[in-house]
Amino acid sequence: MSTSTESGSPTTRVRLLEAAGEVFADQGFEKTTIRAICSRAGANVAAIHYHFGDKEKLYREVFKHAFTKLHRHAPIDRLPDSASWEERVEDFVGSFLERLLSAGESWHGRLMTHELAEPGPALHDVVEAFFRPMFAVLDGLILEARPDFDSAERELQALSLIGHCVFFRHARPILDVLYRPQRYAREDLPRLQEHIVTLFIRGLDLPGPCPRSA
Amino acid sequence: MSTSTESGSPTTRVRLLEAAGEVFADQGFEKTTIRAICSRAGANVAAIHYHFGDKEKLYREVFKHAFTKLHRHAPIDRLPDSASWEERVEDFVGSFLERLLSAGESWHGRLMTHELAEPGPALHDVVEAFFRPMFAVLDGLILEARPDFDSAERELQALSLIGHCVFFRHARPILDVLYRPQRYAREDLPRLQEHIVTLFIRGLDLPGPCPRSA
Amino acid sequence: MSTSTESGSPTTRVRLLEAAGEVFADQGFEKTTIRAICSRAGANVAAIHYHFGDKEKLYREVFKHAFTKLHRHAPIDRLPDSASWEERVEDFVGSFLERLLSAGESWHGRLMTHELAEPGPALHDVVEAFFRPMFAVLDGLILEARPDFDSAERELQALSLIGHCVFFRHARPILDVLYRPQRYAREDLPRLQEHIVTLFIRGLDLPGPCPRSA
Amino acid sequence: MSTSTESGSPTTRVRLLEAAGEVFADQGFEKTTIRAICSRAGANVAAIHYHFGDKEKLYREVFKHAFTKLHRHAPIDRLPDSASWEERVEDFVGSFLERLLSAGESWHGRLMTHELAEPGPALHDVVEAFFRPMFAVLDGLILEARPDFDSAERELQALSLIGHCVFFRHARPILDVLYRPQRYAREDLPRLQEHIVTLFIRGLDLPGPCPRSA
DNA sequence: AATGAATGAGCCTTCATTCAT
DNA sequence: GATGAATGAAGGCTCATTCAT
Repeated sequence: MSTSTESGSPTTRVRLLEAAGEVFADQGFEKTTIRAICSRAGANVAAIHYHFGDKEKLYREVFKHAFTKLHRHAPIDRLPDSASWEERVEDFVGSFLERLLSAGESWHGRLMTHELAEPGPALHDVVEAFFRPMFAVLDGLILEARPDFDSAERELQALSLIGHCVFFRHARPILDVLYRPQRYAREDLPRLQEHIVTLFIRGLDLPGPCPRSA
Repeated sequence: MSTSTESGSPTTRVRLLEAAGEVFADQGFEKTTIRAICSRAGANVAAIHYHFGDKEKLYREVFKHAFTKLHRHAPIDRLPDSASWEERVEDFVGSFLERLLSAGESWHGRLMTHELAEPGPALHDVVEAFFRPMFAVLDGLILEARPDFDSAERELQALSLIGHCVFFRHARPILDVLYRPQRYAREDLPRLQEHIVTLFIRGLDLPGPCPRSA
Repeated sequence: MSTSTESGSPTTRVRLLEAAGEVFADQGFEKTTIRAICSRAGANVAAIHYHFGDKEKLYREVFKHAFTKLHRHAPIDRLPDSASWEERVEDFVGSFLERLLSAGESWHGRLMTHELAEPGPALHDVVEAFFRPMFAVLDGLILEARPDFDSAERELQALSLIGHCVFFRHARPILDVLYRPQRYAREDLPRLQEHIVTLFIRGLDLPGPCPRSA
Repeated sequence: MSTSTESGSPTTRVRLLEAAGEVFADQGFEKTTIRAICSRAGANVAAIHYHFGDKEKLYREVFKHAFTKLHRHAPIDRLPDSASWEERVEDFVGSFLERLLSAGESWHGRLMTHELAEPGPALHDVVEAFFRPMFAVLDGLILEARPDFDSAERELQALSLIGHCVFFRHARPILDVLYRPQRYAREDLPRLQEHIVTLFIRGLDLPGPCPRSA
C-alpha cells in the first residue's frame, strides 16, 4: 500500500508530482515553468515529458494526487450524526475555512484555490471531486433544519454559505490592500467561523420564537 | 500626450485601449500578448510602446479607462437620501450586481474579476477606485440601521455583503460546472438581489418585532 | 560671423549639433540613440531627419562642427618660430596631451578619441583634418633636429611620438584596471609631458657629445 | 556543463565559441547579434542560452577560450634566462608584436583590441590575464638594466614600451588612412621590432660609454 | 520649418518540446 | 528508465525612419 499509484519506482515520478504541486500552487499553471519543477525535483526537463506527456497532463495528475491526500487529512464531515445540528454546521464551516486559509502549511489547498480563481484545465475535476460532495452534505444539513424548503431554496442557501467562506480566501489580495496585511487571515479563523455560522443560521430564518439576538 | 478623455484623436490610442481591454479581460495580464492587442486594434506593436510605454502601463491605463465607463453606467449610489433605508440597500446591491454580472456585454467587469483573482499590477488601483468607496457607502448604511455596532462589527457585515455579491461573479466557472450553464447569471439578477438583500437584513438582526419571514 | 555654418536659424539646427556632439562623445556612434539627442536638444525625433537626413549624416556634420571649434581653441603650433627647438617640442607634446586628456571639459576631444578607437563613418575626416597636419608639423621639427634622416626614418619617429601621447588616452580603461583610477590622467599631465619629451629626444639620438643623462 | 577544454563533444559548444570569436572580433560586443553567431555556427539561437546563459556570458567565455590559444602560440617569455638581456628584450617585443599584428590570420588579436578600444564586459579579464603578467615580466627586465630606478620610473618605462607596441595595432585604421594600406602591418614586423627596441634602450639611458648610434 | 504619430525590422530572451543516446 | 543537447516559435521591447499635417 505504498503511495505510488500503480507500480514502478516511487522515486522520480512521485518527486516530480510533489515538486509540481508546490510550484503550481505558488505560481499557477501559466506562470509555472517546467524547468522550475524539474530543478526542484532534481530531475531533467525531459523527465516530465517522459512520465506525463506534457505540462497539462502533469497538472491534472497533480490534482489527482492532491485529492487523495486532502480527503484523507480533512474529510468533509468529521462529526458523527450523533452531534447536534448546530455542532455539525460549526464543524462544516470550520473545516472548510481551515482548508481554505491554511496556505503556508501544505500546497494542496493553495493549488485548488488557484485553479478556482483562474479556471484552468483541472477545474472540472476539482469541482466534481471537491465541491459537489460538499454541496451534497450541506444540502442535507439545510434540509434537516428547513424541511419546508424546496431544492432551489436550499441550493441558494448552500451557495451563500459556501460563497461566504470562499470569499475570505478569494479576496485575500483585496483585503491586503484594503486593511493591514493578514487581517482576516488564518489567525482570525475562529472569529470568522462564528460570524459565518451566525449569519447562516439567521439567514435560514428558523421557525420558532424569535431567534437569538447578538 | 494630453489626457483629455473626450477631445483629441479618436484614433489609435483609444482603439488600442479598447482592444486591450477586451483581450486583457479574456486572457488576463500574463497570457495576453501585445501582438494580439495590436492586431485587433489594427496597429503596429511599436504603437503600444509609443503611446503607453510598456505592457504594464497600458494595463493600468486600461483600468483607468474602465473605471470611468463603469461608474457612468452604474454609479454606486443612485438613489437620493430621501429614499427609504431598505430601498437604498436594494439599490446598492442591485447596482453592484449589475456591474458584476454584465460580463458578456462589456469587458469591464471581466477585466476586474481577472485582476482580483490573479493579482496583477493594477490591483491597488482597482481596490482604491472601486472597492474602498463602496465600503464607505455601505458602512454608512449599516451604521444607520445598527448605530450600536462598533466599526469592527460593521466591517464584518460589510465584507459579508460585498462577498456575497462578488461570489456570483467569481464562482461563475464553478457554477457552470455544478449546474447548467447560465444558472445564476445575469437573467437571475432580480432573484439574486432579493436573496442577498434578505440575508443581509436578517444578518443584521435588526431590533424590533420579529422580522419578516420568508 | 555667427556660428551657423551657412545661414538659416541658428536655433534648432545648432542646438541639435551641440546636443549630438555631447551624446556621441559619451556613448559613441552605435550606442547613441537619436532620441537621446533630440530630448537633450528639446526637439522632435523627426527634426534630425529633417535637418540632416539621417543619423550618419548628422554624425559627420558634428565632426565638421567640432573641427573649427577645436582648432580655434588649441591650434597645433602655438609658439612662434623664434622659440627654441626644444621649447617647440615641449609645446607640441603639451598641447596634444591637453587635447587628449581634457575629457570632462568639452566633448570635442572625447568625440574624436571615440572615433579613433572605434573607427566609424567619420574616421577619414578626422585623420585628414586633425592628424595629417599634425604629422606635417612634427615632420618639420624632426627634420630640423636630424637633417640626415630620410623621410621614412622621420615618419617612424613621428609615429612613435604621436603613439606615445595617444596611448595615455587610448589605454585609459586598461590603466584604470591596472592601477588605481585616475593614475596617469589629466593631473599627471606635466609629468607625462616631460617623460614623453625626454624619450623622444633620446630616441632621436641627437649627435654631439653624449647627451643629457637623467 | 563540464569545463574540460579538450575532451567532451567537439560539437556545438565549441563551434559556437569559434563562431562567436570571429563575429565579436569583427563587430564588437554591441553590434554583434547572437543570430549572426548562430547562423555562422549552424545552430539555433536558443543554443547560446542553453550553453552559455546569455550573450555576455558567452562573450567572456570566448575570451577565456582565446587566452589559452593565444598564450600557446606566443608565450610571453620564450627565451631561457641564459639568453642575454638584449636578446630577451628583443624577444619580448617580437612576441608581443606577433600577437598584436597577427590579426588577419586569427580573430584572437582583433577581439582583444576591440575590447580595449570600447571597454565591455571582459575588460577586467583581459587586463588581468594578459596585460598584468606582461608588465610583471617587463618590470623585471627594466630592473635588471636600471637597478637604480624606483618602481614609479620602471612603471613609466614599461608603459611606454607596451604603448609603443600597442599603437601599431590600435592605430591600424588611422595608418590606413594616412598612408597606403598595410603600411606598418604584419610584414613590417621586423623593422618595427628593431625600431621599438632601439627607442626603448635609448629611452632607458643606460650608463656606460655613449650607446650605439643609428 | 517643424512635429506628433505610426511603422517595420530586428534584438535578446524564454519556453515547452523533441531527439539521440 | 532517464538524460543532456538542441530546436522552433513566440514574447516584450527598441530603434531609425517615414508620413501627414
